[in-house]
Amino acid sequence: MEESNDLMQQRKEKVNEIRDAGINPYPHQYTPTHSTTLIHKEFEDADETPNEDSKVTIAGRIMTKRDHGKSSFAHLQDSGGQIQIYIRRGNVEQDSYQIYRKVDVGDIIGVSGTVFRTRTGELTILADSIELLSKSIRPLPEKWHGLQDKQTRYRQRYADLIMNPEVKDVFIKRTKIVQAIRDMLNDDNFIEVETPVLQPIYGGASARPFTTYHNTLDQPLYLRIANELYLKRLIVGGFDRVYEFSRDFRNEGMDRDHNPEFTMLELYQAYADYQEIMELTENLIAQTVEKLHGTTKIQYQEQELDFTPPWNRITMVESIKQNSDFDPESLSDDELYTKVVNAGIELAGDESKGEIIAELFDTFVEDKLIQPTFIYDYPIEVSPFAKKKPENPEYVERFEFFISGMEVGNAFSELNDPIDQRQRFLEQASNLEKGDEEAFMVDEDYLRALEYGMPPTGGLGIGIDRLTMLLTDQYSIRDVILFPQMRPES
RNA sequence: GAGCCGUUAGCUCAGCAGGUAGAGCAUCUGACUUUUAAUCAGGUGGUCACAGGUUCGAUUCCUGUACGGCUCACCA
Repeated sequence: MEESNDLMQQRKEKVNEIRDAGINPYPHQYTPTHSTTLIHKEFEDADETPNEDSKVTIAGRIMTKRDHGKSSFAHLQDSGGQIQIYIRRGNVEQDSYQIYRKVDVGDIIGVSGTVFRTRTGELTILADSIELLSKSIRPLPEKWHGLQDKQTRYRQRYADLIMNPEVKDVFIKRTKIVQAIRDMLNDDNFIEVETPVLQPIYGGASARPFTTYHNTLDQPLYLRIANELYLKRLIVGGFDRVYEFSRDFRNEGMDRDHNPEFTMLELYQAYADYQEIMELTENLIAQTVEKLHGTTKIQYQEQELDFTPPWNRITMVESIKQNSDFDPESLSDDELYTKVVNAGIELAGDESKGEIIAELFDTFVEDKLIQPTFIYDYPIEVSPFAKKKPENPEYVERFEFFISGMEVGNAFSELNDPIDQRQRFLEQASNLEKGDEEAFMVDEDYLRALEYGMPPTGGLGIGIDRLTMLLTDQYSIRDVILFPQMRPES
């Protein structure tokens, strides 16, 4: 139902009055010569005397209004900032003066005039003509406290962006982060590709998918949980370096660092192993931080993070030994299981040794990894697409990196042995049958691709939302996603 | 999924040990031709989230529901 109140009613009546006066409250076009940013730059040295050389035309939203009888001041906001305008009866065209008397805070107007500096030193446009460009009928939040309510800010991001310039700044930085990464990869001969979002078989990660249905094909489809297997098909096809900024979907809980849809950069480089990918990762991210901040040391919440390469590197097992009194490798499977249960960690009972090791890592290590750290060499059971370590087949060549206690990326030397990969798929399929909702199905077409032969390849995934949180000092993933997932308003 | 907290005017917030509400800003009327949280005078504006219960009487106490926040769990 349409929401209304007295304030909106008043404004709707004003729209009618404006129309009755022969003015279109929603005209089609306007041509500004300047933005607020350009004016501040170009007229930095302006003095208190307006002159004809400083004529500008600008468009924006009225954010404040201070009327003084026959003169008035207002602030106009455009995408780059604000500038004050000064309307003075006797100085502005008669029609424009009448229009100005009808406009409200929130309206979008065009102003032509000359730039000068008021005696309090503020750069200001002395208006000589004004046009109404769009009449606002819904009042903006208050000028002083602005819009605070988080629910409203997330649901009505447009209002949040109008009222809170620092929010806009976060999203501009997000774009710059993506652009910096894209530029570096392009310069490094990576090719950006697009792969299916709707997939007949989901895979490439452990997660519950969203399911949908294609009517004409008469078949279920899944929204991708990862694009990994498609990018590796392209490596088979002869693209030696590919990447994609992939919107992925996982049907799981939401919290400070999980949103049901999120953005992951995945890249694959033929002939590289995970050691080379580690170097690529720390350089890619350190350079992104440098481009954004001019330094590789930044503040995140209460912590100073140092992205300067090389980052800490430690194996998963060693990190557990350092942070707990567990030494998984010195114990038999049964001894380890008993010790873990005695330590009060809940297990279902059917975990493999590798799964227990991953559990120990989560419990004792993950949230202690504040500075950028590579954790490498993972148990094979939790890594179905990574290549075994030559000297120890219980572990694979895989790393993840953690910053501020958060997992930000995942990488491995990609498994390219089709026989081994089939075996790993079969284990997943069997876990799926046992009720593991995050296991996945055998992807025969992917196996067929591997059977043609995939070069040795290193692959990497980076959580772009989480990286953005770190580089923009935001506590919640909802503050780096323009429209975070919310329950419907009642 | 669990615990705690929140929801009062367009916005930001008070308040009520139970007697159907108040401020600032915004808005409306008037005054004011360099203000910047402009100022001054006067006015309008509320299903106190929703539904039950207790009570002579509930915005206030109790229960439930919805939505949100934080923490934990789940989740790579």
